[in-house]
Parts: sequence; structure tokens; C-alpha cells
Amino acid sequence: MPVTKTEEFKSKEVRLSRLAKALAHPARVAILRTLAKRNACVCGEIVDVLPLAQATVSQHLKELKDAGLVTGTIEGPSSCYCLNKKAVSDLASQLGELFDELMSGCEENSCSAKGRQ
Amino acid sequence: MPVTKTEEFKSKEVRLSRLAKALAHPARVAILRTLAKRNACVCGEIVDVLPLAQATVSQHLKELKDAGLVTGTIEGPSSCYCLNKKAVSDLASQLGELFDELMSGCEENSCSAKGRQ
DNA sequence: ATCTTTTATCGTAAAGATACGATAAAGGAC
DNA sequence: GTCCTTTATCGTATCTTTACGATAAAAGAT
Repeated sequence: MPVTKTEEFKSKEVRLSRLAKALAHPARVAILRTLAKRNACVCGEIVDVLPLAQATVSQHLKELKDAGLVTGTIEGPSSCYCLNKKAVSDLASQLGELFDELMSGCEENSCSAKGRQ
Repeated sequence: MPVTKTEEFKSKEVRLSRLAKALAHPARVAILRTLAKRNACVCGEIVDVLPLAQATVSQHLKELKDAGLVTGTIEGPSSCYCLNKKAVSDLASQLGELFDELMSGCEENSCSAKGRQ
């Protein structure tokens, strides 16, 4: 049996869900916040901040990089990561668009008017 | 070997990542948009809109319900779902807060100043 | 050249997500 | 009561994610 038929959905929805998936783990949210805090690049410091092994952090960084939210540069023997602020603001506006759409039909929740839970 | 140590992260990050995970599949984004469009509750119509079997849609609906983004009410023999607009706007503000934090350190991307990719 | 430090990748194990068919449950129609 | 319709849940197969240790790779230090 097949698995994951993302191909059959609208590309807008696929794109958004792919970015949402990048935020779908607390470690990755923590990494993004750490990168923002130190603003300048960080490398193995991220490992110190998180309760995870180095290999795992590197894997999360790769996912963030694949999603485009983070850029990595090799700095001598160490690696340097930065937020990709353009990608972050793109994500913010995609999500903003979704939320606008979700909130636009302004009538109240018509569930729970009648019937049980 | 264990898997998923979400317990060790800050609860703010866990909460946000849990909500992000709800958006991390195109089917669920499509469901939310469909619910918003018809505004009023929908039931098996959702199945018609998506390229998925009934059982799969029901499973996605359950995840959205568990995340709190959707409410479900039993309407006679059929079920009726609605957006939980309060939860959606909570999510929007949580994400907004994150993005503010990420974009606040306004200096330019200090990566790629030097070094290779 | 050898050692050390730092990071990425490989291998692997286990948990979770995804999908579907089959079946149960619940209520309306008859 | 018996059917039919609708939805939820169970069972199951497969793919993905998550995690870690081990090891490779790359560059500075000695």
C-alpha cells in the first residue's frame, strides 16, 4: 500500500505544509529561536543548548536547511548557520494568507448550535 | 533506542510545534480551507473534495480535532465539523510571536559574508 | 605528518504518520 | 423490527521521523 500522496494536492497546500513540517518539532523551533537570538551565525553552540546528541542536532539543521529556513556556511573546521530571513518572512506571509482565508467567513462557529459532541 | 524527546523542550515550543504539525500535511490544510469556505459545518463533503479514502479523511479530521483547530458535532447519522476560530487565531498569534522574535534581530544575514557553502 | 576539534553522514532501531479496506456504531427510513 | 446511509475505529502495511553511536571528512594546531 502506498503512503503519502502529497502529489495530488494543490501546490500551494503542499508548499505550506512542507514549511509547517519544518516547525513541527520543538527542537527545530528552538534552533530557529537560538539562531535569531545570537543573530550572527552559530555552530556547535546549538548542540549545547539542546538536550540532544550532536548527530541529531545536525540532522534537524539539515531539515531546516532543506526547507530553506536556514543557511549554512563552512567556516574553517566549524560550520556556521544563519536564519534565512527572507524565507522566514515568506513563510510568515504564506501563513498569514492562510489565516486570513480561515478567518474571513466571519460568522460564529455554527457547530454546537445543536446536536451533541 | 528511544524516540521523540519532546518532554525536554520548553512547553512554549512543544505547544507551537504540535500545532504546526497539524498543518504539516496538505490534506489537513485543505480540510481547514474547505471548512472555512463553507463556513457552516461540513461532513462527508470533505471526503468528496479530497483524493483520499473516507477512513483516511476521518483520521486527518481526528488529528485536527485533537489539535483543537476543529470541533466536531454529531448531527443525526452524520457528523458536522467546524473551524475552531478561537484556536486558529491563537495559533496565528503564537506564530506571529515566533516570527516577531525571529525577525527582530534586524541585522542582515551574517552568513555568506565569508567562507564557502 | 600527526593530533585535535568540529561537523556531516552512515547505519540502525524504534516510534510515528499515512493510507486503505473491513467492520462497528448510530440514527433515519421503511 | 430490517435496511441504508454516514462516520468512526480497528487492523495492517509501508513509509517517514527521530534518535543515537560510530565513523568519515576537513581544517587548524603542534
